[in-house]
Amino acid sequence: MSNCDTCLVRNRAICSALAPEELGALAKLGRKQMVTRGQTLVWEGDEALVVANVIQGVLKLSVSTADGREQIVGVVFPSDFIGRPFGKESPYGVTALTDAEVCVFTRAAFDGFAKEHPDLQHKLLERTLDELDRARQWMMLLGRKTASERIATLLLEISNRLGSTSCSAITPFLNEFDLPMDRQQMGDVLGLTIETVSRQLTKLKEADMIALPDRRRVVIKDRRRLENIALAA
Amino acid sequence: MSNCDTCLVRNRAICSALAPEELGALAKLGRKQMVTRGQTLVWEGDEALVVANVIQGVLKLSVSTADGREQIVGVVFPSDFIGRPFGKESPYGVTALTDAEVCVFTRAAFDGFAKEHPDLQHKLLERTLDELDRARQWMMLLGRKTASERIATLLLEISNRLGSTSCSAITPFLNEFDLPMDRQQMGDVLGLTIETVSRQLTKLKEADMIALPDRRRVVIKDRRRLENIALAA
DNA sequence: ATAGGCTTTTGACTTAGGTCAATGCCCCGC
DNA sequence: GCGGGGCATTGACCTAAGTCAAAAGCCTAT
Repeated sequence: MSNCDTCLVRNRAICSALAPEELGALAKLGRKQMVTRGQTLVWEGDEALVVANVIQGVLKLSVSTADGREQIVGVVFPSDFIGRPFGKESPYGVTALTDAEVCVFTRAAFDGFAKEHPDLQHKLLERTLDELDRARQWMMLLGRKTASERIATLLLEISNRLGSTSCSAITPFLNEFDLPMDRQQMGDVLGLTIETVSRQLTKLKEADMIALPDRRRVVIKDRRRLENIALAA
Repeated sequence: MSNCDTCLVRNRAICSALAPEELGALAKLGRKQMVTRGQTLVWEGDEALVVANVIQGVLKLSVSTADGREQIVGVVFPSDFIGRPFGKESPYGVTALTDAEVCVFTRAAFDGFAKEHPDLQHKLLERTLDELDRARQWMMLLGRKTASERIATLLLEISNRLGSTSCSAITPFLNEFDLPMDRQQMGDVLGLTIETVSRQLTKLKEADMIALPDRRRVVIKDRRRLENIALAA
């Protein structure tokens, strides 16, 4: 891999915990890899042999039942960490929602390196705690929110995550963006069917809170009102 | 606090990462505290001033909407860790489901101690990763499982968690136990109403998979069949 | 033992969201 | 421009779970 100096997520990924010379050592263990949309990096239930940092693109973490129902249990953006360090099979699959670039490490190599670098582990702990908080917020959504509340929440969440990712903007969110997923995948994140997703989007559009210039694009026209719905107040 | 030697969870809590003299230092920072059923230890949205280990009893982590809907986003058992170290307000409240005993630290003191003890942080990281996996499994339940699948999953989960907690048994689960929560709280964990919980329990009873000798007690009579339902196969 | 206040169960009815089936739309190659 | 394959939307209908209300168990205090 080597060239962390030009890495797009150099300052935001967990690597930012490391001093230059440590970074060099870590870099020797990893390699950059392209992943195309739909490609699966880790299968649900497989022993988790790799961990990775996301450099570009968006990936999903998903769980399926034996009879084929799917739930997306996490969506990872650039600078996020992927994988299950320290043993265990991966309880979820990791699949690219868009073409993506990741910085991959074998788990064995990463675990060993992490054990010697408390700062890295600390960073990883903070990230994992944040991820846990996010997962719990999502549990509230899945357990108690209505379809329209769920859709509003998702649109705002994506707007925020893409916003803090994009280097350009000063704003911490984007009012116009491309969805990194299709309707089916939105349903899989929200615990809804594709039809319900579509109907709710139409309703938000008719209420003039959003515009949908094409399949993927979303324009948030009235953030205030959308937030009000999302908060389930 | 001082007496870790006689602590019921000495070998399972994160403290087990520490050597005796380090444990002594940590002990000076903490104190044992009794919590009675229904008592709230941390309020949702408050700055999280304390963290704790659970010694005895069961507590819930819960999130509420402005209009009063509640979702329980975690249930903690003896030896589990409570709280949000390293900054941030607590995104959920912590309330005792049963009378409980916890070993409390101020966050400031704990954070400081943890920074100097990588082994402790490592243990905490492993635990947080496990907790995250559990949360994600629960997201699948909330997003995609039917009412009966949810109930079956909850009963088995409690059976397992109580089993690995009880020092007595060789088995990793219990076939007979007292629920650490009432029907409303079961609903709040499962994203269901109290009436649906009650009806589904009656159905499992009528199908002879469980018996319900009294409000709190559950006897698992046919684990195999219950597991089959829980897996959503 | 008895009354009163709980929680839980059961029943009757409603509804949000799911299912199934058309239809529309967009993009791409020809 | 034309046709075909995917997505996405819309419509009509169905059902699992929610709501509202009543009855049944239970504990506790008297």
